[in-house]
Amino acid sequence: MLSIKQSKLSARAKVLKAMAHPSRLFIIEELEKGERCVCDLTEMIGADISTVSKHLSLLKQAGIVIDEKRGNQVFYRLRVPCIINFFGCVEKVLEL
Amino acid sequence: MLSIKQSKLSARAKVLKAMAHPSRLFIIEELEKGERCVCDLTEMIGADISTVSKHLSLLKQAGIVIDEKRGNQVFYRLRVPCIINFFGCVEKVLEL
DNA sequence: TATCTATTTGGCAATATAGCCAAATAGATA
DNA sequence: TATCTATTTGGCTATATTGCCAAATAGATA
Repeated sequence: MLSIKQSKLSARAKVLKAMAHPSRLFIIEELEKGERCVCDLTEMIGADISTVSKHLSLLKQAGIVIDEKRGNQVFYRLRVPCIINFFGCVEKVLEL
Repeated sequence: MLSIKQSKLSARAKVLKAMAHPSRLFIIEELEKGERCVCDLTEMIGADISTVSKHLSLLKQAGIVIDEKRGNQVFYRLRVPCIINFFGCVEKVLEL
């Protein structure tokens, strides 16, 4: 009852928390266009590769992205492709 | 160019961050039904009233809610009423 | 005015997050 | 095999967040 509601809210909060960082939002937007390797994302973001790797593993942990190793590169892509609609409401908050 | 993109991402991240907490998601869901005073929300959440008040001021700061004082109570309501749709995508992340 | 209720604010301790460097791991290639 | 590239992990420090208590503020009422 209350605890079911509570755990649902916690689960949602975790997803939002995982998204709530500029670099991670950038990654999500970039992955909307298609899969990207860590090195490409790192170059675009301009942070240390270890930092980007940790952002990616956090997104993976949250169920937002999945990874696939090919050769010595790891490619990430979105696990759920509905992020574009997702931001209509966030934008409304920012516009008013 | 890059900095415009960057500041847009930061703005979005702030909104998401403000939402990314179970109690604050509960508040948002509750306010979808209509305005609520701090004392009612506090009772429903079961935390200290100062804690709830801080959650509310954080949501206000983020532009998600607005407040109105009437008598000695303060009523909060959503500033943007599109939160219901907002979670379709989050749910997808959680379902798969 | 004194006091009661509702709310906010300040301050603190515990915990979580961010980002860097260095080291470890893994696949590719000389 | 030795080495190069790509990535992850461990560890550290700085900073941010959370939630409580106590105190301050403000309106309502005795």
